[in-house]
Amino acid sequence: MNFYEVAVLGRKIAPLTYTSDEKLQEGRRVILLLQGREVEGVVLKAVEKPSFKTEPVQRITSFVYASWQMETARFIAGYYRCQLGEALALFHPYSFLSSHPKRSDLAWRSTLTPAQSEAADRLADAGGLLFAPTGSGKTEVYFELFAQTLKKGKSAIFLMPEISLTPQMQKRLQARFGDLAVIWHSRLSKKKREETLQKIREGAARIVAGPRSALFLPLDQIGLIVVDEEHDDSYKAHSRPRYHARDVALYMGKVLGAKVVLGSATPSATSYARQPVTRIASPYIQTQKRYLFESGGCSLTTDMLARIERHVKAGGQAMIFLPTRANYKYLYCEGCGHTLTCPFCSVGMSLHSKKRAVRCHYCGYAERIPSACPQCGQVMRNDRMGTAEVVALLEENLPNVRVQQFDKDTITTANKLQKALDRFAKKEVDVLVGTQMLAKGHDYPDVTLALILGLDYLLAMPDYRARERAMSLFVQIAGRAGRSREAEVVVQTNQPDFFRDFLNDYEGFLKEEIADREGLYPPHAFLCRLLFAAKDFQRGETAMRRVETALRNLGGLAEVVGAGQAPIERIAGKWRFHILLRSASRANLLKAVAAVEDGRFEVDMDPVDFA
DNA sequence: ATACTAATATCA
DNA sequence: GATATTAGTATG
Repeated sequence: MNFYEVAVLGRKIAPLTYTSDEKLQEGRRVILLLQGREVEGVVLKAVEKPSFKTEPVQRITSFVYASWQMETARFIAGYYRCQLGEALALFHPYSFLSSHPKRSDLAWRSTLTPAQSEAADRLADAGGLLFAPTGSGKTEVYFELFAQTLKKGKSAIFLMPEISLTPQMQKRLQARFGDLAVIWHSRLSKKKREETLQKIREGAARIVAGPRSALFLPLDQIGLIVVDEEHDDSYKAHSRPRYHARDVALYMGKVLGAKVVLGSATPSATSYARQPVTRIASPYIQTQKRYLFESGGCSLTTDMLARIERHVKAGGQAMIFLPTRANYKYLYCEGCGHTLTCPFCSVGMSLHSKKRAVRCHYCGYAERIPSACPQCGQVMRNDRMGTAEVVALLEENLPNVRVQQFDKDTITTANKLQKALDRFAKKEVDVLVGTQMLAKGHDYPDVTLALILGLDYLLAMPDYRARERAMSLFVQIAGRAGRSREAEVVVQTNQPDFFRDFLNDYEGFLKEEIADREGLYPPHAFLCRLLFAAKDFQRGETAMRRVETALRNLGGLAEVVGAGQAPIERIAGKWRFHILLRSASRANLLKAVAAVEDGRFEVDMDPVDFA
């Protein structure tokens, strides 16, 4: 009889010991009986007969996790603090039953500018950061790298942020690489999903494009990982395991001996500081772009309305960005000052006029719009305009202008994204009004006006990356305008100098930003956030204080930057507390966390979200 | 994670 | 006092 330590897939439990008549290799997927139910497990290693009683493995499957997957899962479990079974559940294993790669000997022609060609050569050799402005042909460079990878008989992973599963990129990939390129994402239908996995396992698909889950597929001979828009926060998983796909890609590159290329027009300070940088300058003389700075919070002025009308009449299109969804973020009473808040969360209820409801954006709780202040009966007022309100204002004031809302509320499926972008491309829509979503890689030549509203709300976020995020967004949205025609960019901010200083110098911004963070924040230091949540306020706080004390008694492994209530004090009826930890040494930070970890709080390594 | 058990709050 | 809800614990 053989004894094996087995990780239970997707469960927050330590590996368990099972028996088997057959000899089992590391990585073999098996079916187990746990508390009388069938669960999936992955064999870790053979062990001596233990003192406790053991159950036999129920069944042995034809699936196996490759050593690179086991090693990467071990890294994720260790660094992002989860059980190995939870990390392994991210991966799709290889199958014994699939046949082996067939070679195809097509030729993939790229036509590159000298600058692109030089960049491709450098990146093919050393990997690293491709720092290239919008319009400089980053995608061409990626495609050249893919072609080189295929020619070597290897395969490639092409990561993009969630929303940028743009139909455009899919078309371009398939035009160039045909059936060798496939799209992968979690919302594929079950049938399509099986079909795609099959193609990957057979080696018929050798370029896989998709969001962070595309990292974990059973590709053969991975030689290259491209992380497009590497600065994008959607690479950070927001639920357990809270891994950062860009950083996991870098780790995988080492394990696999594969090149990792990170690309962005507005790279993260961290990547800029840590990666070898390859720059491409703007290829042509930039089209003339005029910047207008306006003071104010987040509002649509008559001047802005007139400007939109003028541009549309002249055959141009416009994009309007603002950082708020719904019609308004807050409803408050002018009489008594009461703000309508969610009964379960410490956040305002957003006003959704069309749905005739106020809704909490954290837990989803909704109510009918109150006709009067629930405290004193006086009339309620609105604050912090959102996308839906801008759409309503445009429809009211500029009835001839065709408007499309572009945010999480309206773009709920890949299909709707496709349709919205198609209509804009065909010029059946004149104006897109959206949130962060707008910033992500949609290229249209006729956008001659970009309005960036409420930028100061982003700057004011309690987050060390607030400036970086605001600046990146500013550059990305401004970059959508003037791709082939003269354009105007209107920016609403009370800190125009901050943005003006770096209008055409993102690298200058990064240098200053990195210098400002010296000794405090990444890339100079590593951060970890411990998050506590409890129905009972006192219990939550006590748990947090106990861990805080333990950390302070650890003696200098990591600095407690702060400990207290989270900025959003309550979500879904639970009181939230957090501790922010800092260390110049990644290893020491991990040691500190491991020393106090007790499963009662969430660990968020390299956090991007501080709410 | 999830099933199960102990502890505690809720209610006629 | 019985039952519903919540917190705590072990899983092989």
